[in-house]
Amino acid sequence: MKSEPFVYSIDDLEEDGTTYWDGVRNYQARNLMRDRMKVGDHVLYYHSNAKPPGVAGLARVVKAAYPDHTSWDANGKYFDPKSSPESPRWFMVDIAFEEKFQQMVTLDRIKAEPALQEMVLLKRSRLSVQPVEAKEFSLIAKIGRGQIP
DNA sequence: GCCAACGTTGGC
DNA sequence: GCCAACGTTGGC
Repeated sequence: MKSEPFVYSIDDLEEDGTTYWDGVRNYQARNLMRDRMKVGDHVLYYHSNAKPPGVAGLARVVKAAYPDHTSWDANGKYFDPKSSPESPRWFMVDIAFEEKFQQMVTLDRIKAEPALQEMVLLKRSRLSVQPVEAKEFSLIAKIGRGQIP
């Protein structure tokens, strides 16, 4: 899951403990949250639009998809007039802080790693919620923990 | 700040 | 259903 750290960083998540992942307004990303994410799933927390961009730590899903109420707040920036409580168009999940990496796994590092070339991050870079293979996940976690240089 | 790569919208 | 115009994302 991607977030701009100046909007909501891994440190913000650590401070809050849990948060709801509002504002996703892309159908592919919505479908992933709604159809694929289950309670207990682990999440790579990616800082986009950062210097440098990269995976900053880990989170986990603590509540499965439910309607994103910010979509029907007419005064909010995530308002969508086509979404309503009766017929919600957008969904969110709740995630909890799990771990901040010793060292951020930068986008450059991921690009340089042969085993990570197939990551959706490198193929469809603008999707804000992406599926990650178990092998990709564990390798990035090891690099982030400093277990692999 | 630029701009490439996409995703969405809406006229036809 | 096509596609041009427009908006957004996010690395650089």
